[in-house]
Amino acid sequence: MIRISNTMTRTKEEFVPLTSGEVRMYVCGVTVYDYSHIGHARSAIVFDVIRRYLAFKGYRVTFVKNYTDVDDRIIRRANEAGVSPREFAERYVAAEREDMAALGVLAPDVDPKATEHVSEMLELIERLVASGHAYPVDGDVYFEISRFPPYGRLSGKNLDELLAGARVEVDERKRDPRDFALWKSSKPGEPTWESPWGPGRPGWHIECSAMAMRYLGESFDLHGGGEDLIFPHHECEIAQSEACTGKPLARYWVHNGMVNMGKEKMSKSLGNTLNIREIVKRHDPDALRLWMLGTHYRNMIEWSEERVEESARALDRLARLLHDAVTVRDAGGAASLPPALAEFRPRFEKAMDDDFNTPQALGVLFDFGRALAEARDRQAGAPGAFVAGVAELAQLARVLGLFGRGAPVDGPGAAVERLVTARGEARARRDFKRADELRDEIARLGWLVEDTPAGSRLTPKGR
RNA sequence: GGCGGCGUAGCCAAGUGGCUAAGGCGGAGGUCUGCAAAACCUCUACUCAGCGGUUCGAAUCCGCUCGCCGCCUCCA
Repeated sequence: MIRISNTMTRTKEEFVPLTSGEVRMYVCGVTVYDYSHIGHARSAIVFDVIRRYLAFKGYRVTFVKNYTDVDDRIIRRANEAGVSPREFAERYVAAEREDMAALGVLAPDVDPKATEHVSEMLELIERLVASGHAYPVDGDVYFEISRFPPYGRLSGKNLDELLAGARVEVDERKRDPRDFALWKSSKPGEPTWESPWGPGRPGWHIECSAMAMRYLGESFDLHGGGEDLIFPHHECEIAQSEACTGKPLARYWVHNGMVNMGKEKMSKSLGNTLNIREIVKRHDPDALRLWMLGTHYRNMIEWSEERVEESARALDRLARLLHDAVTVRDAGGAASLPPALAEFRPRFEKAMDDDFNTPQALGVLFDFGRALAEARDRQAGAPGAFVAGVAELAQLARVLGLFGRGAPVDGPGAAVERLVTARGEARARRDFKRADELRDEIARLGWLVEDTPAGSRLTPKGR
């Protein structure tokens, strides 16, 4: 049984999908006006892991993540760059896909763009106007908060306080300062769609309602995003959607914690972001992932190069096991998992079942790794047992998205093998100077030679 | 001001009523080794921000104090 922290109820609840054996999930994606940063990476990795785990547990998962490709900042930056907003947004959609792939994040089943779903949005807005939940003013359309009493439930805000807090740009045309835009009349030079209220473009919140319902239905299982989206974005999404359908939009609202730079939240508006493409130049994406999954997804995490480097060292221990297994397997060993190594999978699942507790799950993986290394070094039992154990470990690690690109399996090649043999001969005649030279040469070819009681071992360097 | 979260070893981080307080990094010692590297073994929090309280029993529940962060405005 999987338990999930639900922002809506502020409790950990048993996960029961609407349709048995099937999970439909929607995650808010990025606004494409710049490169994605580490904060986006965290959200992507968190929901990637949730998705993988649900699939691992046997659910048929449909995963939808949108692109917001129409927005004030896109328009402004596109104008500055002298390209059309459409072309500008397209550029960053492509960049985002590259970044996600580099991080080992699985592509969504559907990744809809707002601009391609304007007709669905207009349909929703028309229904809301017809039902009296929204009202047009001078080509704009606003959602009337007071017509939807549950407004504020997700974020735990009460409406009076929101009123007191509505301090910026009180628009006199709105019936209530808390009302939010569903449709905005467009200014000259902006992307425009025809609507019953004149030419305009959609407000931010409506796109998610439209796309989520289009691909997942009026009610689905899990809605995710960064915790900074709880208010107002998800609150507004709920209001629009549920005012329309009378049904709960999502059963479980899941939010990931922020990535901080120092003590401050990383955010585009604060200008303290670190782009994914810069980071993957310096760090193994798996090390980055391991670092992130070392903190529970709901907690804040503070960016640190040092922590990621530490994670890379930890990752190395596991990676080495995988590599050794390839060597042993090639030496002819394969067997079923010995009972002594069967305890780890249930422990892993127990951790993950409890609100996707990846730090605890990783602890299990490292325990598993230690048990395997011990088995390898003792050379106890059939080598096949070690190989089977590593295969099991790798399978569990892959649920977290680790080692997705596979362990380094390319062989060292004949040239390197010859050097290793030569070095062995040099060592045998105690010509250590020559042996060390050969080791350096092998290192230049990308391989690390290590001498063990069982002979010299090769490991690819700098994975 | 309102709402929410956090404070656990040198650092990172699980654990949220009762076995020895996970795991990672770092550090110390050991085994192995021509050296090195890796690996493995052992050790590294008598204690969970502080103070009270509830309880047979609390890091875990309650209250207060201190410190930090997020949301309330575009934001993953």
